[in-house]
Amino acid sequence: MKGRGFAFPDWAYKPESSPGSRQIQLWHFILELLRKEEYHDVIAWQGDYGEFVIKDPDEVARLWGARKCKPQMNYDKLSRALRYYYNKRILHKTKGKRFTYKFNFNKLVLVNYPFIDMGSGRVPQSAPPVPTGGSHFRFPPSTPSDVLSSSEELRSPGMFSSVARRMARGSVSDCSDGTSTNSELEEAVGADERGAGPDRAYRGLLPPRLTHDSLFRIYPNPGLGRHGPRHHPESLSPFPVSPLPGPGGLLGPTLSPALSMTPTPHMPYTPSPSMSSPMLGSHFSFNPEDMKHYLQAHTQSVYNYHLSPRAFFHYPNIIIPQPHRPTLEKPGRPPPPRPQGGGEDGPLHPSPFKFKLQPPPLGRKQSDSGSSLASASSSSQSSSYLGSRVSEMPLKHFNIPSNLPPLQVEPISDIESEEEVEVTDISEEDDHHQGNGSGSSLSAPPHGNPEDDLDDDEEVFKTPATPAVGPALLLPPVNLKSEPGQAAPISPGGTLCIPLKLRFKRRWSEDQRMEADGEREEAEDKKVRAEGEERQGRKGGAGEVASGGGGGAAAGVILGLMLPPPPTQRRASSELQRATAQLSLENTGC
DNA sequence: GACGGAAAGC
DNA sequence: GCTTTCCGTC
Repeated sequence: MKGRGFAFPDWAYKPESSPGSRQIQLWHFILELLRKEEYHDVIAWQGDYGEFVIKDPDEVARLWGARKCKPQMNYDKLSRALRYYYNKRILHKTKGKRFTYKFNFNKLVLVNYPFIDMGSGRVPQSAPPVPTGGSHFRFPPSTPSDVLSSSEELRSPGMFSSVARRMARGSVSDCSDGTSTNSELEEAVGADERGAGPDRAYRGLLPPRLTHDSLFRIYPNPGLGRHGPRHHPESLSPFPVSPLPGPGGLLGPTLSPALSMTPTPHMPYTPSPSMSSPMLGSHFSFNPEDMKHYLQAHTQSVYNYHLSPRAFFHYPNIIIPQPHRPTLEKPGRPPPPRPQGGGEDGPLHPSPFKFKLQPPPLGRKQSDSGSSLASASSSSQSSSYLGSRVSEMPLKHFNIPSNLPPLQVEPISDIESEEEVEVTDISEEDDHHQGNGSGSSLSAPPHGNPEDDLDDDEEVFKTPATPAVGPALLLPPVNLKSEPGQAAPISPGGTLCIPLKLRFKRRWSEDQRMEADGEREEAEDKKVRAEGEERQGRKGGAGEVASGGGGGAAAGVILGLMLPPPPTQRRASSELQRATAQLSLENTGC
């Protein structure tokens, strides 16, 4: 079983992660071509946000065929393969434009680049966004040796030699060993990064660590670094940083088009550590302050973009606020244990969070027969997928520095898991959402490209509805023990004295009790608060800061970071603490 | 050209 | 599982 994955869906890892296989996937190949200047007469970004046009279908097909050692390849076949991506939400067709497709980067972006303000408008395709201001979130400096990798050299347009070009063009083809005709990127990964081990695949996909060079690429500054001037905004994709994991990017240091947008005002754009953490292992650590910034923004993204709180799997010590779920919104509710990716691959490295792709869009036939079924099955599919993995997360493998302030994951109930709006749930269904008025008041402004089918832009970049309630993100001063789901993997000695099932059962019973208590307390709280607000109201004060209602949810989240938890949550926290302490005792006793 | 079903290959 | 190949349909 695949026990790893963070943020990116499976397919994002495939090209090099398939053990023993160096097969490249077509979408990846397309990206490869797209990011090479040499092929801009063959295939190039066009329009905006991941849209590209195949200028020379035959040539692209030929290249693809060469790469796959399929000399019979033609555009018809290639396009068939591309069409299979529709269902996977990797690609979709730009309607009305011949040979024009569009990558669905939005899902990747939302999870990995939570700082992006999806509603801030468009950025010219060829203009890699330069993050405004400095990064509050810095990756630790890397060793100088990491700064210049062979892959970097090879990826460089300027360094793309004629030989490489010939290879890439297919004039040099070696299909005998399965290597690609233009596999310079793969080869550039370097043998040392293909070492054995459970994380091998990631090593092939991700840079050993974010380097200065990486940073310079992310924040282009011609005056900095050896490679700054090498960047050709016109020749590179609209992505300054790859939304996809790559050794410096298999796809190069490119950013999703959706990322080419203004960072949120309160959170300067920074690359998500999630991208690099899987392979960073013990080499990677966060500055606590930076981590906090990151978590804040990540949390915000959950609200802003309806991200699944599971996107926080990597950061188990943070409380994820529970948006507008009144009946379940009980502080201290334990989530089921989260899959951490260790899985059978071994827990040597923190594993990336994996989320499932959206369900395939309805085909022509399906859409004829109605969409309700599809969306129903989609949610259950997603939730069951995640739910089944929930108990596999060894939290101890998180690489959270010990000096971080103790945070805690806000529990998510099983029920909630079932109902969860998945990370990837931003697509066709959104049309309905918009229709039924649940769309957000924060939704992105319409994008300017008149040729774009509206569906696309709306589908990809629309800001999901803002939760009605934005409870504070808590940074409790106490390091609460994890709830069963989480406690299990980190129980003392790492052994589970109580079968997981039983633990859940117990936990459930406790939860029921706590919930009942909590409801009583909440009622009391409300009463008290009502009285308080009444008093405030009489004084003319505005005391709604942390309640985060309506469109202010995101702000509420951020504010919540700096505010103490509301009384109910504090109380629930202590309840939780007691309960978990008890549970802990139960576990240690056997 | 675009779509997608079906079957087969790897 | 991801194409590749073929093909009928729009």
